[in-house]
Amino acid sequence: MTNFVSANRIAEIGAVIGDVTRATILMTLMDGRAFSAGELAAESGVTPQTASGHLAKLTEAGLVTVHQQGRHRYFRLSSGDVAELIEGVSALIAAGPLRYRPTGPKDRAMRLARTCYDHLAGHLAVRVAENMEVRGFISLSDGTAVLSKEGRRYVCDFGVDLENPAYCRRDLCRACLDWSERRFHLGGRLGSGLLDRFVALGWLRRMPGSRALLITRAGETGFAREFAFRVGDEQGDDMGASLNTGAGRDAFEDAS
Amino acid sequence: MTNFVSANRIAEIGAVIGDVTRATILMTLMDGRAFSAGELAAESGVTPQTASGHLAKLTEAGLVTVHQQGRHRYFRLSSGDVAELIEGVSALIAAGPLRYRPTGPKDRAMRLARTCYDHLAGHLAVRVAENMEVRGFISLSDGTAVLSKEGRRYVCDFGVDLENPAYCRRDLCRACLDWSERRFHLGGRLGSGLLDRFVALGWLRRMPGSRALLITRAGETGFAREFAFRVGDEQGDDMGASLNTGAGRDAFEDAS
DNA sequence: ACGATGCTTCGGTCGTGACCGAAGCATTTG
DNA sequence: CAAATGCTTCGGTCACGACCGAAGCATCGT
Repeated sequence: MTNFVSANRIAEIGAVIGDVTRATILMTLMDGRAFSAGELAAESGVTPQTASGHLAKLTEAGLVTVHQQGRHRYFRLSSGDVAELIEGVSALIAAGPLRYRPTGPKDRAMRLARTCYDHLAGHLAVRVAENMEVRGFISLSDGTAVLSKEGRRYVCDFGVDLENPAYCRRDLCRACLDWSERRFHLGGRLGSGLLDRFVALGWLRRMPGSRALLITRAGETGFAREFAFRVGDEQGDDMGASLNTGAGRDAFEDAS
Repeated sequence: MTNFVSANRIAEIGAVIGDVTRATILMTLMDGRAFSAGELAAESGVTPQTASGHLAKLTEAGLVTVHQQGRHRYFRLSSGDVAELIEGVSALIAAGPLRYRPTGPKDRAMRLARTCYDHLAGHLAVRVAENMEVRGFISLSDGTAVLSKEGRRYVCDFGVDLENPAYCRRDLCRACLDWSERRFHLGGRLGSGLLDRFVALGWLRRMPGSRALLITRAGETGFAREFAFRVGDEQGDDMGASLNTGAGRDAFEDAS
């Protein structure tokens, strides 16, 4: 009725997400890369016409933006906000009222390390952020992370180019809540640059058809040396999961 | 395909939100109170049968929980996560790609102070949290806010009962991103208790049919004295809005 | 210029789901 | 025990939207 953002608009966004094909497209785009219409059609198992219609709706709703290149049209999520929204829905499902919570090997991989839009997420991301905070490189306060002078130098030495024009106009360093961990990790220009660097160093490898990231042998030693992170040292993993369960079921014993 | 939380589940949640009547119901429940099925039917302008069907779907999806009392059935959001999700959708719309962004008087009231599930949100909430952090009562770090010893004493003296069993099993103090401000404010047991206390003191009054909160005369002096907050002192309000615009439109000039 | 490729628009089919009237169960009240 | 109230289930109508085949438009390659 007299609501700020009208229920109509909320429902519009919901309806756009609420189709399996469109949701599949969004999930595919969740790793931040751009895909052509044809690729997205194949990936979601529909004909090009159908995908085209869906992509038009996604674009119309502002969830996705187009980038024409020759006779191809590349689609990507239009902002990190969209990715965060989808992760928010995932959080509801993962923390959700029981019902099947996935725990297979692929799911463990996702919890361990995955892309979130253009940066790193999951257990590894949280640990890296923690380590950088302990060393005084960043400080997470009041929602926006701040990169210290020493942090800037460290990151530069590490090989991240913070001045890359492709990242311009982005917040340098953005704290981003991780649904599988409920802790903060790094987004923004810094998070994006770090992910690129990790991939360039061969520490992480993208898994085809998934947002999960593989930690290579080089990565194992690299993360251990630079960020004191050892694979298998995942006491935080299960803890995070059970913590979710607790937080999802809030208290509803009223004094009624 | 090989995604963690399957696109099917994402779409399920989306479809549940993606109906105007259900979205209206959710918006009504956004202030954290429970409403009977009949009330929700009237509020959303459908017959009781129809509303009943919608409420069954919302419950089935885990967004809403029921609380039977005599021949009435009261519905409420099943967790703060759900409220945060809806606020996330609002954030997309408010920061969105242009299209009509509301700026009327009611909207200003919403930006200034509103309920978010069971706690306070908006400009006022952010300012209160900031003030409490400056005074060393809380520290927002790494996503979870921590209440200091002095903070606990202060809050108790202020009249908030943190031991109230109705709040048990909730995180004491939860940092919660505000979509209209993009800063953190207080949720959890503390945020909930503070809101109750503000209302009890007559500083805030719920507006019928809206999530907006009215700051009373008593509130004006009270917030000024206790939290150094003056109404009209809203340089952060417009700033927050324009900041949203900037953050929503991220950089997509690729080196392509 | 010609055909091939990538994507979109058009037209028509089909399934899903929102809605209400009527009837059915509970619970409370007289 | 009846009548009233609050909500749900059932049955049937209707509209919206997802899907594909066919055709239409661009762009690229030769």
